[in-house]
Amino acid sequence: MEKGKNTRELIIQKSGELFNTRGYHGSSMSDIMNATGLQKGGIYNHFKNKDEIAEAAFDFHYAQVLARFKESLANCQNSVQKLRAIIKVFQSILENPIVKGGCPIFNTGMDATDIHPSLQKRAKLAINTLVKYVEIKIEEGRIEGEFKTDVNASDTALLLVSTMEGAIMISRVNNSKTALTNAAELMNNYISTQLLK
Amino acid sequence: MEKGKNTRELIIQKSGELFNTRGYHGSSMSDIMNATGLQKGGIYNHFKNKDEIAEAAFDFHYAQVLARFKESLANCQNSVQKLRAIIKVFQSILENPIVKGGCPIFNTGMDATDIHPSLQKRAKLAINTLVKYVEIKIEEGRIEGEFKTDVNASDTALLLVSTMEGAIMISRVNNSKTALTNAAELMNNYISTQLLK
DNA sequence: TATATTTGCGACCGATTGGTCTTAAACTCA
DNA sequence: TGAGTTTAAGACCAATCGGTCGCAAATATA
Repeated sequence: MEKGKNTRELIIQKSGELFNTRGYHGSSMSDIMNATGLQKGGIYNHFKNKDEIAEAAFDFHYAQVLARFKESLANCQNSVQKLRAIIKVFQSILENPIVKGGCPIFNTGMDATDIHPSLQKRAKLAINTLVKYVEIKIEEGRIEGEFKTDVNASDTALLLVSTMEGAIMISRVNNSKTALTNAAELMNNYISTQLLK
Repeated sequence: MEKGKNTRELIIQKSGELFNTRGYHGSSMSDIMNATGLQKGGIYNHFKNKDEIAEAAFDFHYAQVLARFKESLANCQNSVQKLRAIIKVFQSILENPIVKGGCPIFNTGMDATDIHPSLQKRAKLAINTLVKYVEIKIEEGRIEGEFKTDVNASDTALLLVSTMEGAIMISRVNNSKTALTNAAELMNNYISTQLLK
């Protein structure tokens, strides 16, 4: 009962790395076999097919992304600190990866759209949850008088997430963090000049 | 000599649609056969392998993206107009697609990274060209006294491209233009309040 | 330690993958 | 219109795809 759980987690982690870097169709079962050191039977003993593996891997890494946001915001005293912490988490996705290959939420969104409905559905939900999460932090700061009263929380959340995720993409393709670093600095500046009273 | 050129273009266009929506590994030769109505021989008469098709398709649609930017900026009188036109082009990528599935440059970047070196190289070059293109327009406006003197052209260009491409991604996964529309409005606002004197 | 259960191996399967090659049809040009 | 060339068809190929299953080894329970 215990060993099985461990192998299941191994499969989820290793395959998650593959899916995040190479995409669903770019990751074959034999790739997963190599990455885990298991044979077919060992893998299919835990999952009924490849789709189930991909879904479990997404769920697992999505939870970790959310957890990192929550952890990072736990010690913040106010909304400015929270927003700056959010930006730092986006940066950490490349600097201290949860899983190789960038943000698993957005990667899955791009990869699964038009080829894998159930994964796309999950990614869509995850993206909107993330934007909403940021939106709430901004709205809190506004209501509590920390941010300007005319700040539009939902628009600003979208701006922040779009920009940071766009920058993660550019950084990944360029294999260089500068785009992401610049975007983080810009968004921090935006907070200072546009949001704060 | 003429017929061959036409079929070649047909293959490029139809396969480009597939690659842009389903990715490189998600698009099989039989998919391309179906999309074009051709058999194997008809396709391999024009390309030596699948990679060559994907490369030609990327080059073709990348050129079209660049062309759309140049066309749209041709009638602009000043730098503000040019930047607003650039934003409109990003919007048009979903509203009046060059090719189904969003921006072929960024899609290829995401799709090809870690699985297809030659495509990744092309996408990387294209992204940086695009950012540089925007940067030059901003720098022009700054030098000619239209924008504030302390505007950082390269940072701002990156912000604009990251944000718009991030928003395109979100809009595509959500199958709704609102993210993109909001991002466009925000960036237009940014121009008014942050860039203009 | 004996028994029951879980776990994982690996041979095997049909379908599909990207790609080749021969041949006939379609087109070009004189 | 006839000769020469380009174009496309489609049978064929080895390799790989995702997936199944019987069986032995490892593990958990008593």
